Amino acid sequence: MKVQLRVNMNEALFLRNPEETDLGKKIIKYSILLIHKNGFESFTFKKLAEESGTTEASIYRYFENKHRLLIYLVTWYWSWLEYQISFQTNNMADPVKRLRKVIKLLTTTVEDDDSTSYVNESLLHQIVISEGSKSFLTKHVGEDNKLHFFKPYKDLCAVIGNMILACNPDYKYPKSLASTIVEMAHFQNFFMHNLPSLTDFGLKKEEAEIVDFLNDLVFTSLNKS
Amino acid sequence: MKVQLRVNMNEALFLRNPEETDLGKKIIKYSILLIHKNGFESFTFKKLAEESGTTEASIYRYFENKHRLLIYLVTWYWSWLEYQISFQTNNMADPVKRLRKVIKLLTTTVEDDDSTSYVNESLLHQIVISEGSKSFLTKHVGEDNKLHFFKPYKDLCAVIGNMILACNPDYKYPKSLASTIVEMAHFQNFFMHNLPSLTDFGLKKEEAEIVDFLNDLVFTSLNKS
DNA sequence: TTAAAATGATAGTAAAGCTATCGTAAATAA
DNA sequence: TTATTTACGATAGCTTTACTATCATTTTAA
Repeated sequence: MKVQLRVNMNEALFLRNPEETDLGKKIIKYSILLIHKNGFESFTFKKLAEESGTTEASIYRYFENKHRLLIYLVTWYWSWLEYQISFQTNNMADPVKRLRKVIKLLTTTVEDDDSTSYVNESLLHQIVISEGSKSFLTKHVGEDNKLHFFKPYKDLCAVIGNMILACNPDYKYPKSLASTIVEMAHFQNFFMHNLPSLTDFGLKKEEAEIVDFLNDLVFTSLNKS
Repeated sequence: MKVQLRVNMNEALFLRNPEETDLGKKIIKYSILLIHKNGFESFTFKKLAEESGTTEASIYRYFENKHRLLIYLVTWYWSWLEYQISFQTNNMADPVKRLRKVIKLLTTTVEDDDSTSYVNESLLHQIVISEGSKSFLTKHVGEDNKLHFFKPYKDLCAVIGNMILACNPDYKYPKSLASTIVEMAHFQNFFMHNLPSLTDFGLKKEEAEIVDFLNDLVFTSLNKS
């Protein structure tokens, strides 16, 4: 059985839906490759056009600017991850086990998923680590938020926040702890690889250590009487 | 008694030391005002030149590019904050009280400090919240790190990591917890003001609540038997 | 006071970040 | 089928950004 996974994206993010055309899928595919390779700062629509065998003008027919495209990629990832979480924690009765699973999914390198042909989730995961924060750390975060660009991120955090409450209904900061887990799953990964003295994982550089740290952080907070 | 505070900056960050000339101080002063007002993305040396009554060319004599200037500002802040911490926790015997003080200093809005005339610490604090991560979230973080640009940040985290060990010598993740505290002091602040559903502080929007959250997070982790 | 250093004034270049137009091919509707 | 949208490619052009270079003038230091 082959199932095709399709992520429902906010229509305000694009001018023309990239999922619906070959060119659109190429734009997504090569934007992931290019941003992963050279970083978001040096990424331009001109380079993307060359790489994907089209013209700058054509890309502007899909996305207003490169920042919108970044938000598109990042929120695609959050939506996809929330789906992965709901799929993989389905039928898990124990809320603690569910939360442990979530921490592992957030932290661990994802394998490329064949059910989404033009998106390389593994590269996208690394992009979200390095560039994800830039999607909201702007002066126009308020307007972008009004357009609901960050809904997938907020939804994911809300899901995690509810799992936290399922573990301990009396815990006072479920939302803040949820966003802390998500951000730290990525920041500790970035630090481990680039500024290792900011972590305790400089020697082995294994994601499993980040998982241990986050598990310790979260469950000591939730288990106190 | 009036003391002038001077932060020792990494010489590789600038071409000409901005602390040593009137123009240099103006560049720092107005770059803080401009970045705070319009954000780092729309900040240019041309606008800065107009604002500070000089020319683009003159600013390029001080800083290679705007990213170096951002790192200058952010690391200046980290150095200043580490000094504030050492000053304000001096003579505190109880390591728990010291760490609480640090969390408060990290999280709470700073007042403008008269002993550094051309730097508005309060505005700079907000810049570090919104733009600070961009100083290292780049493709050239490795080279920048080799030039020791992030030493003040690492030093600060190391100090906090040692305070964590002073509270509990057996705690396994002092460095990661330190960087988590620092990052979350800022991210929870940004979220509270811009994406409040990611926090538990959306109603009152008070920094004191972030302090409570971080204290809870840190000290339950450190107090477990 | 004289030389050196810092700044201002001005010019210029390549690239980034767009917008506009036109022709054609392919998809779609009448 | 024919007519007509629609999508895309090709090309041009415009403003801003991110620099570099040159030379005159002012300030500072020896």
